[in-house]
Amino acid sequence: MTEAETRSGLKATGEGVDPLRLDLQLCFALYGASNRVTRLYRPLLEPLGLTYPQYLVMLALWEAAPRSVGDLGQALDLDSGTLTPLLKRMEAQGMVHRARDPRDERRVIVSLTEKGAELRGPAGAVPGQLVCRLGGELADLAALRQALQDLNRRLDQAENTGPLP
Amino acid sequence: MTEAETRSGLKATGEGVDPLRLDLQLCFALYGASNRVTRLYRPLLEPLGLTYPQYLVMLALWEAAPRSVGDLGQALDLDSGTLTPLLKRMEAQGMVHRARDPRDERRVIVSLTEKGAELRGPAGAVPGQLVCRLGGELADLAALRQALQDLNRRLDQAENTGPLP
DNA sequence: CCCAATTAAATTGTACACTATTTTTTTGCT
DNA sequence: AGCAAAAAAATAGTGTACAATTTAATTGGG
Repeated sequence: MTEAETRSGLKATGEGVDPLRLDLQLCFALYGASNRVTRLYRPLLEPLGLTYPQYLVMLALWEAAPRSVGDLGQALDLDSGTLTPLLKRMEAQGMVHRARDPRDERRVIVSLTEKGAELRGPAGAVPGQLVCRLGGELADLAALRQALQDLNRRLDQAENTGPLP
Repeated sequence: MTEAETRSGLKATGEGVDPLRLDLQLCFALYGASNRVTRLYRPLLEPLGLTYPQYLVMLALWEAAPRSVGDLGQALDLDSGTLTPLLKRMEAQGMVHRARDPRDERRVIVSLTEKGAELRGPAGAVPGQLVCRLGGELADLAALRQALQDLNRRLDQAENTGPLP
């Protein structure tokens, strides 16, 4: 019997653990971790003029630019309803440029401005600063990342499988 | 040398792995997992008339109610700026009731309505439905949850430690 | 007892996320 | 060629998150 089961006393009575307990929900641990990490990044990104989702867009663009809105959406798992206004704000800040693809006028190509490209230098220090504040073993963090990437693969499958019975 | 290092070719040249690679970011894996899980819950919670954050509020209230807005905020790691409008919407849906504490008029006490309390029955099936769609070993999911809870504890410390050098 | 400091929610304003719909362009098929 | 279907962004509308400020109530020291 686990500590949680001892506290709830449910297993002892044969009813099993309450499936709705907040501290047993993987989803809640994920939700809280994501919110906390975003909060922790905020003060590090503010000097760069980026929000956390904007920082992710920049990571994607520093790896490959120019690229289309749809391509960015696939890389970041975000749709145009999220990306379009976000990219407009980034364009207003002078980080990126947006233009229709002359080869296919449906597409919008996002490219880095000089300012956006130059931001890569100072941004290189951000991951280190975060790990420094977080502490702990690098190997543990890498293992957790791997486990989450595996989960993401399964979540993508579940999303496309649709409702079973 | 890892596969990623082979692809980037950076370690071979003595520069180390690019710290800004999107697929090496723990934060991005977390962000994506949280978004995906919320999307997966949506169709399961819609028949109950709940959004995902509202479902978390209900989990907290089914464990202990009535309780104050601040107490809910501590349990869920959310502030009044998020909770106040969310609770107002839930009150409009007839799920909860809000009232000033007569003992301390600064506080607002949130309690379950009959409708809200009765929702616990059908909600009991939700975690099982989700795990069913997700597949995989229960023990693996529990281990991941534990790792995330450990991370959350470290993130809470980092948040309160403030900026080191 | 009184008032400055503290505490608890609410409010204000900005920025995501996502569903559903719309607009524009391109493809494919006949 | 001509047009229906598909594809890609943009738009519209709802619901979070959060920092910063405001409002109202309580506390504690002098």
